[in-house]
Amino acid sequence: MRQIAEAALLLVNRDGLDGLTMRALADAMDVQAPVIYRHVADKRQLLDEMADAIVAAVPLGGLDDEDAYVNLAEFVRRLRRTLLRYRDGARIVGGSYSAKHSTLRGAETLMELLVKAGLDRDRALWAMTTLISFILGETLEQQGLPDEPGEATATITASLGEVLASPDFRHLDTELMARRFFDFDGRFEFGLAMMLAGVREQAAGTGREDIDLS
Amino acid sequence: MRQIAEAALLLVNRDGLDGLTMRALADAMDVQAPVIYRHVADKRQLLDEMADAIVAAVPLGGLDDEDAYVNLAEFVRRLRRTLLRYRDGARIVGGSYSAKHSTLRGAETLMELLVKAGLDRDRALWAMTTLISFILGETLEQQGLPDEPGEATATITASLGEVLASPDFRHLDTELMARRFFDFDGRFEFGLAMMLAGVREQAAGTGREDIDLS
DNA sequence: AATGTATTGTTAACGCTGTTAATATGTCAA
DNA sequence: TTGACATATTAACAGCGTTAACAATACATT
Repeated sequence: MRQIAEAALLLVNRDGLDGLTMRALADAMDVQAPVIYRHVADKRQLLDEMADAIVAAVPLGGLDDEDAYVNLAEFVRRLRRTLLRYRDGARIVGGSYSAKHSTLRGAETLMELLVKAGLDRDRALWAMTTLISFILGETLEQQGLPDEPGEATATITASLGEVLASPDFRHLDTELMARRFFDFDGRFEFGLAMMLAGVREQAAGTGREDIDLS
Repeated sequence: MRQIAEAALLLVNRDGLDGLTMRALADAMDVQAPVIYRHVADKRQLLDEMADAIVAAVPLGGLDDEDAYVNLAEFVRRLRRTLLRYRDGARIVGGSYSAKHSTLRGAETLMELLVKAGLDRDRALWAMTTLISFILGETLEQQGLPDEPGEATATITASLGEVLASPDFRHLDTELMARRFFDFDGRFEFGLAMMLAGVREQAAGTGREDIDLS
């Protein structure tokens, strides 16, 4: 089962998620397609296993800085980096609604970091879903683009230009889009800073006193 | 073209996005499948048009409160509510990478609200993508659940229970999940508050150069 | 060593999908 | 009436996930 998921992830890394068909996977494993159904109920289950395998690859070590927010930010970055290392990783993980072991272990770690950052468990759970929506959304958009970023920048901003040329658009223009929209690392760090500000505010509302609010 | 997209949205509201096939759509329009290809290049283009039609349904009026953050929050809520009104709305909008007119008009509005909230355009763009990732992610998860929420709560938390029973999980348990995870309105308002805190911090920091993201 | 059982493989096929080619039908201008 | 053009239809293709029916292999027990 896990071997099949690993083989599937390899295939996806080569051909993309749309290239993952049961027949292609069987081919890559030097076997006929129906054999897969001996170990996997259906494709959904296979994708769920792949999703959990990806999340299992997020490193959990370290994260013991004295500043809880440093650890929190580090873990969020690790999750993103892991998703980015797998082609279509965000689509695979985001498309899975099963909660297997590694996924829950990751969630537990994130909860722990949020509690250490000053949230009670109720708030930590909601902060977690907010963070995960953010991480998945940003990674999804980044991975949805063609392989070479330069190409995407050119094509997309060109087609945008026709619409944005209208004087109705006073805050959006192609120059801004080309310069900032495709800077995914920048976008992510900015969004992360926003989320951490939100966590800090919620932590302050909880009534802890060891958080510097200056 | 737009009529076809409207018919497709009606069909999706009845049968879900997975029930949207070219043949089923043709049936609903009392016509044979190939006719659709006279007006639409392929299914991707149809989905793009549907996505834009959904975003076009977001009301833009009002939003003139004296407090910029009230308007910002109101617009974000309207976007969510509109996505929720269409079955699988988040999947349709999130899966579309074309930027048609209504989508850009919505983005322009959001940019304007963020600038009024105190961000420069560079930061407003990144705050916008962060907000949209959050909205789409939360709505996607909500709409991905079965129709009757009670059923989902029971089934999912039950299967979670087996794993979460382990003493390794000190911050997650089924009681917490059942009580908070499926409260999507609560989740959204909490996340929104987090995001607004982030916007406020960024607005206060505008003009400063010492924002350390590392 | 021989036999029975469970596992792992194969081939063929079903119903469904998006999409295209070839062809017919209808609508309106000259 | 005749032509031209848009719109409809039927038939079919390749590919998808999946299942049924059957063959080969591995392995524990007698």
